[in-house]
Amino acid sequence: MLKMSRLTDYAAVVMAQIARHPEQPHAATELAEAVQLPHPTVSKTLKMLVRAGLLESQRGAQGGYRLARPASQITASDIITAIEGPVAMTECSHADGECELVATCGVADNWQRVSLAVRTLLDSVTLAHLAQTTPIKLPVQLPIQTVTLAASSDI
Amino acid sequence: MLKMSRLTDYAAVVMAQIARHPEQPHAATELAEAVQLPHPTVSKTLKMLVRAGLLESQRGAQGGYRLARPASQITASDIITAIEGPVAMTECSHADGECELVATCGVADNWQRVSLAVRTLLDSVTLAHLAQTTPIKLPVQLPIQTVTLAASSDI
DNA sequence: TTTATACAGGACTAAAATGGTCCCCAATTG
DNA sequence: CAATTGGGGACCATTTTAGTCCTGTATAAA
Repeated sequence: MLKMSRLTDYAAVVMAQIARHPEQPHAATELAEAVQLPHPTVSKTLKMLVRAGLLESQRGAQGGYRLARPASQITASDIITAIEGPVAMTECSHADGECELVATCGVADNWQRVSLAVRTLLDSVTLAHLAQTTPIKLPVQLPIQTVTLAASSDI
Repeated sequence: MLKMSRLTDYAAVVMAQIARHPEQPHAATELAEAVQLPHPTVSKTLKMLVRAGLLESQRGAQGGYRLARPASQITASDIITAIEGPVAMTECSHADGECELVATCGVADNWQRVSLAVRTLLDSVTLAHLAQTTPIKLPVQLPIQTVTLAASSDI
C-alpha cells in the first residue's frame, strides 16, 4: 500500500491541531480529547515529535506542547521522518552500500532517483497546507517532464 | 520509512530482468538464478504479477513469463499496486467513508491530494526507465509550484 | 515547600503484516 | 506418457506496529 504508519497519521492530525492554535501550549490530554484518540497513544506520538525537534515541550502545570517553528516551515517529510525514519522507497535507497545484491539488482539507482523525487514532493507540502480545513483544489497534472527519469528508451 | 515491501522490490528487479530480454519467455528458475534470490520467493512474486495483469505466463516445457505489454507501458505504480495494493498515504485516502474520525481528523482531504500527487509521480516512471542500467541524471528541482497545495496561508 | 500538573523514557504485550517455504494440482510439450 | 513449468493456497516464523503502563523528573502555583 506504500502507506504511512498509523502513528504517522496521528502525528499529522495532532500537529495540525496544534498548528491551528499556535499560541498556547497544548497538553497531551487536551489534544487526545480534541482528536478523539487514546491518551497514551497521542502521548507517545508527541514524545517522538519532540525528539525529532518538531515540537517543544514544557513540563509542569500550564505546560504542554507547541510548534518548534512556524507551520509553514514544517514539512510532511519532517513529520514522516520523525515517526518512521527517512523517506525512501527501498531499504537500500537511503544508505549506501548495504545491499549485497547490488550487482544483480540493476534498479537500485533508479529507485534512488524516484525516492528523491517523492521526498522532494513531500518537502513541498507543509504543515500549514495540511492544517487547512478548507479543501484545496490541487491541479494534479504532474511534472512528468520535470521529473525526467529521461529514458532514452533503448528498451 | 514509507517504503515499499521487500516483495515489491523483488518484483521490480524481476520485471526489469524480463524487460531486458522481452522476446523469450523466462522460467521462474532462470529468473531466480539471474537475480540471485530464492526460487520460491521469486515464484510467488511472479504469480502476483500475473494476477495483476503485468505478466503473461505459459505453462509446460519452454514456458515461462513474459511482459503483458511493452515496458514503456508498465509503470512503477502498476508494480507497486500489483504487490501491495493501491498507492495511498493513509488508510482512508483511497476508499471513501471508512474512517470514523473524519470529523476530528481535518487532514484527510489534504492527504488524499498528496497521495494523488505521489501516485501521479509513480505513474510517470515506467519499467523501461527502471530497467535502464545506465544511471540517468534526474534533475530534481521538483515542481513545488506545479503541485500547488496552494496554501493561502491563513495559518 | 508542598502539591498538583504535565512531560520523559522505556519496558512490555498483543496483534497484525511480512517474508519465506512447501505441497499438490493443472497445463503443455515432445 | 514423462518431463517441464506455472497456479493456488496453506502454513509458519519473524518482525513490525500499535498500544499500554509504570516510574521518574521538571515546573508552577498555592
